Amino acid sequence: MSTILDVARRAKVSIATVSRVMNNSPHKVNQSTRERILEAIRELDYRPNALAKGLLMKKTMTIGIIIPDISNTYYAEIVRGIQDVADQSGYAVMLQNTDRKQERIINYIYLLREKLADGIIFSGGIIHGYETLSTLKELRERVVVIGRHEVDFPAVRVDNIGGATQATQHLIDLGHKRIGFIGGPERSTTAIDRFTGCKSALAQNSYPIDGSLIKRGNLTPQSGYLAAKELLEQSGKITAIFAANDQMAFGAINAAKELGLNVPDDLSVVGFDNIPLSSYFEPPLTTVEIPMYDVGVAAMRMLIDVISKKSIEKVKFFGTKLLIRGSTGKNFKK
Amino acid sequence: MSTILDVARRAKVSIATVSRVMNNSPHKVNQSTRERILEAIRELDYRPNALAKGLLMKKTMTIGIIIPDISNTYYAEIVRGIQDVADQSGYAVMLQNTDRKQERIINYIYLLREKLADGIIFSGGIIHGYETLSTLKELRERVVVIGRHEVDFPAVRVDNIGGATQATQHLIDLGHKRIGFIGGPERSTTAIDRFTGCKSALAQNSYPIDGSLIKRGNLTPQSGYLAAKELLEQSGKITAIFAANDQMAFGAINAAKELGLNVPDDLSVVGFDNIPLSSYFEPPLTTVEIPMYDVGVAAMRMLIDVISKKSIEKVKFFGTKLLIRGSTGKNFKK
DNA sequence: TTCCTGTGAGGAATCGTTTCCATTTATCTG
DNA sequence: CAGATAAATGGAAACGATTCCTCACAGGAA
Repeated sequence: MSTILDVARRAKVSIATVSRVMNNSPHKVNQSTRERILEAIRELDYRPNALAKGLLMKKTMTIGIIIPDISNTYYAEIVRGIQDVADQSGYAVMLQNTDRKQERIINYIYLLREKLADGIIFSGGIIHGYETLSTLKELRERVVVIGRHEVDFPAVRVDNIGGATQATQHLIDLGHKRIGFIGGPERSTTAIDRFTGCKSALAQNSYPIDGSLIKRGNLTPQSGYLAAKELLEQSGKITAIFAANDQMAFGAINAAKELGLNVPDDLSVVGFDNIPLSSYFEPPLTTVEIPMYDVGVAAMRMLIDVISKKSIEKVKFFGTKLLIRGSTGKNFKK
Repeated sequence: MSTILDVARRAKVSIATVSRVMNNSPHKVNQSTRERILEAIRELDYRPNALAKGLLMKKTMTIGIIIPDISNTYYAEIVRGIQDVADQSGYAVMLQNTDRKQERIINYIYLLREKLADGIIFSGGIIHGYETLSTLKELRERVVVIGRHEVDFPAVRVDNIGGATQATQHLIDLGHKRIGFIGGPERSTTAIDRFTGCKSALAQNSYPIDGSLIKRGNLTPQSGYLAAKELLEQSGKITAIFAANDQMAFGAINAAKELGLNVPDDLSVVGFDNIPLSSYFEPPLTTVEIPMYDVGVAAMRMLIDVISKKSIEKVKFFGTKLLIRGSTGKNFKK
């Protein structure tokens, strides 16, 4: 790997002049000198060392995204939105997958704090514990979070509560009396909000909140399958299930089929997220759509503002939309 | 952010001594001095600047993964495998999503070349064009590729040809005479290999290779749907489809349903990859399983060897396994 | 007392950049 | 022709770490 010194020697100038050409600085450089330098750069395939530059400038033009689960397609569109904006603005993007492991979250935050990144977009909803929190606080000037968190940072939020309320109301409107709920991880604020929205709709319609109708999964199809099986096998038949994400909804539908139930005739199922495969399922899944791409775009725009210390809106809020497809239907029982 | 100098001043020692404590070097440091320094480090929440360290040491303990499409769950397990090994070995992982854009691929390779990463795992199968290639060649000492490429680098490969042969043979064994094939992007070596495997099985059984039975998609369900529609609507009915990945297979199944065909009674469909949702589909998808997690583990292990210049095996090969589920059945027609 | 050895600590070079300031040379003005 | 101004370039500091080399000092041996 050649350095700026190699280029300078080959072009018979000082490194200062090479640097001026590289960054086409306002400083004047003689046209012929410039060409000689450009020639040398080309010949050596010179690229400035980002570490040296970053060390001096305290800016790496790199931002980090921390996501909890790379296999959840839910996050894919967020990343796309972020990346498209980042590309336009000259930022490179590092993606860190935590698998929801606290230890990894901390590691990555430190990694990014140690100046490898100018800013961080933190998604996933779980921030807690002393260490994570204090570190992030110090980073106030270069973090944007997606979702609701303990910390009050610039944030992009999604109306999970409203979406869940709508989804539940949809089931109620269809005449379902006993509705099962499959929630997500205990400490995920997203999952908590979806549960809150569900309860809120039930309350508004004077439905009782029955603990036996509430199960928890870890967002995988498998966990949805298991939770639905429990719900469906216990006494007091239910006719509808609202799952906190699409994957679990798919699992739930499978459990129903296995028990000989028809979806939607015997059991209505609603998911959340509208992942790309949702409409390809049998039956196509009724779910709540989130504008994930836009969320990503907004988060990155906000981060750029934060980094450049522009005045910013502290919170950007996105609504959701209920997509009614084939997995829900009227309750004919009783 | 405090620096090593801040720590040195607070502990009233030189930066050299602080550094010795930080890296617990073999050099002797008096116990009381050490404690004074540790105390200062704690109080200031000092963390060494990774850029400065990297600049000097020419090692960042960071590796990059370049993947073509973050929304393809196919890659999720690879990343998991890589990350688990990396974590154990003290490496941090940066994930770069290219969306198959040549420009991004080049950018990321440069980014990583500029020393932000000690090594790169390149997956996705498309490497071509002068610029990409020459850059990578220079990086020979710190790149491992996943899949087959133009360049001869240390590689982890998957038997796509064999898997595709098996899948096609399975359809032939079921008595299908006219088998449609939905391939992937033109320049993806993975997609090419799967096509090769398909053709090979056809040839072995003396089946003609009919251009009208071959369509191409871009790996999304939507593209599989469109391709299948074309296949099914043209004259000369087919009774089976082999799609180059699961997502397209899902799309194909949808197209069949829409045309009033039953899967598997009227049409058998085989996918490739066995993504997590495959078994939850209706009908559960017959597909080819790839040990993606193991591929990731192998790639990272190989990269560590490459970086440390250990002698390494140049290629590690993984087999595939046909999983027969509900989407394929005997051909009863004719 | 003198010399030697070992322990513990500090000084300074180094990595590859950017940029401030100084310097050289040429050109212009009066 | 002297002095001022402008254009083009170079020198050197700085960023924050690691590590080689040097040095001070205490204690033991002769």
